[in-house]
Amino acid sequence: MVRIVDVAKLANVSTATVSRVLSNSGTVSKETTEKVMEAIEKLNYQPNILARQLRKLETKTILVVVPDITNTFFSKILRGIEEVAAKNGYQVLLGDTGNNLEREKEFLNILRQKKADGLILLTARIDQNSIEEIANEFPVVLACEYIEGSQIPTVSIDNISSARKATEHLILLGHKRIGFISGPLNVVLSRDRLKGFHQAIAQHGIAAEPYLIQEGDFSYESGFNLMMKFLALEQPPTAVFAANDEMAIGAMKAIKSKGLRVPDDISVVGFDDIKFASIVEPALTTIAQPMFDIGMKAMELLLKLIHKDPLEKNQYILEDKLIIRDSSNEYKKK
Amino acid sequence: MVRIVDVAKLANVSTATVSRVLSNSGTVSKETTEKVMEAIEKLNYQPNILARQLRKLETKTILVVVPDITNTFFSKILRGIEEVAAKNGYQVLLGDTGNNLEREKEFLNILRQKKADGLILLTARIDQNSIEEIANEFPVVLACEYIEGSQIPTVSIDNISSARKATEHLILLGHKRIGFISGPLNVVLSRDRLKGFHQAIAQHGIAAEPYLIQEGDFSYESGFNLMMKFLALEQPPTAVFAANDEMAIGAMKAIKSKGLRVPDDISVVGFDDIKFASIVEPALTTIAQPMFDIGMKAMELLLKLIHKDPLEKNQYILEDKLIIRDSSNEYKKK
DNA sequence: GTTTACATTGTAATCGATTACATTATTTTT
DNA sequence: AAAAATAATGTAATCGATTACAATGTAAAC
Repeated sequence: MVRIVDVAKLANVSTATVSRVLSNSGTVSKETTEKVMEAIEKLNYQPNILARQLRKLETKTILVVVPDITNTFFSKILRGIEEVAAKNGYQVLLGDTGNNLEREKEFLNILRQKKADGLILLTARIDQNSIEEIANEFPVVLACEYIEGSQIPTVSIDNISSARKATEHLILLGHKRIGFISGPLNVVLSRDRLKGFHQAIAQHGIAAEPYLIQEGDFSYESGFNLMMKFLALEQPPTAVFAANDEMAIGAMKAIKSKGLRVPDDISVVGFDDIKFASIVEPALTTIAQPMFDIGMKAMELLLKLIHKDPLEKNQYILEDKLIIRDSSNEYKKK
Repeated sequence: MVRIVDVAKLANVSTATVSRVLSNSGTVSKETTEKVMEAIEKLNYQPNILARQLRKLETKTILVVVPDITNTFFSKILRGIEEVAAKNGYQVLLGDTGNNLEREKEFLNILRQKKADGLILLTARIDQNSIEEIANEFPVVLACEYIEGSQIPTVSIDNISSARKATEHLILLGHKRIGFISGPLNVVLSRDRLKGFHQAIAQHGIAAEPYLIQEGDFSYESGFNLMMKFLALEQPPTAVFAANDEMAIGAMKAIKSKGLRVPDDISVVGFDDIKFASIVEPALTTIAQPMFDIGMKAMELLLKLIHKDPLEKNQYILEDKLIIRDSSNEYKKK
């Protein structure tokens, strides 16, 4: 392990001068700089980052807490985060909770122990107090989820208007009996999507039948099972809006397993536009979220927090988009 | 920021005693331990990990270099890695290369600068010298890919026999004209899957027609495009084996877009058993890799390397499995 | 030539936790 | 009671890079 003191000896200068050369301080003569650079190259010197981190009290590392790394929705956001992080000399510590609340809480200690300079939360399922507390002390950005009434910088889409838009799409296709498969209702974005659904049907004078609203857990399996439940009704819905694509794909599978056709018998709309939304058959109508952009924006905001630059605002709402594919079609009276 | 010196003052002991209490050294009296724990709790003390890392020259962090975090094959392996890491008090630094060789090389500096204690490579596409060099100096484990002739600890499946098995499955279904869509041939596992394909057809006295072997890039799009190419032949293959599921799904899409049926007109077999393999229609026949187990094993090996424990061997070949679903069927003469 | 201003470099402290070795306290053995 | 052994705790060095302030060198102004 070559240390800075070895370089200084070879170059016949002090360690401070070597450090100044490395940091381009602008206070070292050209001649001395060249001498030092030669020594660095000759010894193949790499600074010990641990020492630098302690001296500067800065790690150039950020923590990203993710509920499920195998869900491509989150991994695409992570890709956006990584892009901006790498451009700014930062590394990303992965905090994959596997939807485990205890693990989520433990990850917060990484900040308290100074092992990361900031945090991006892609999940905010632990109690609000814990999050607000950590955000009061450390740079924290929320992506996708948000906390009501909080000042924590947040990047997301407007889940209410998105869900309203998706539901209106079905209503404009003539559907009057629309089922909604929500995400877990302890998650604020699930509640927003439900709210958007309610708004749309209320605006069009459609009654909200409680049995046409079921709570899923964002998984393919819950979509399948809840669609089976809808199909067991005397009058199944003629269209279904699911709060994410995996559940929508599960719903389509259930419909087809009953010998019914999508969209001819039942239209289906999802949310997120994951990769397989366009591959499944029929291709899924869905709300597209700009995942990569969400990740990038979140990292940009976090860098500002870390550097104590002022933020123009706390809430960044990016544009979503209704992508109409083959899974939704006009209601046909039978 | 509460420091250890503050705790020591409050507890009226030295900082060494506080440190011993924290590390359960077994050399502190019960009475003193309690006094110290009270002070720690009262001050809500959290050790500064940066100082500990420098003193101990250890980060309890490992780097995982991944070619594409949005591919669920890799994110599942990462899940297995994270599981074992967390259990052993380690954190995972994400090295997502986005298939960029330059970025892959840059990530290796993280080891040289001591920012991580070891490395798991899920991609070995940069030159062999760089990898061997880093593995000579630092704990490195390869997962999925391997380097011919190298002693670097490796976890994977036997890609040759897996591919032979998949190809034999099609042969036993009566197919004589089998197309193969390989991965990028600069990647050793792609060459192995090609080798397995060759072995199977040779063993059954089937000629290897060059135009029935095409090189893809593991993406859905390349699967689609190369299947279109096969379909443009005077005599298209009656079955296709693709070197991963995404390409197989693309191939199925191409077949269907031409008004042909899977498997009635053309059988398709994939590789990996990603989540959507069982969801697409028809459900894909594929080789299942134990991704989670690969990740876990890789991390277990890396921990042994880090702790300088002896390894029983360098090569760990885990079991794969042929999963027969609906995309492959008997050849029907026309 | 002397003084002042600026550029360049060096010295030693700093960061906060850990631990080798020394010192002190307590227990056991003779 | 004294000596030996063991337990418990403290002091100060260590880890390796950075940087505040001091010291030295050089150029410009008088």
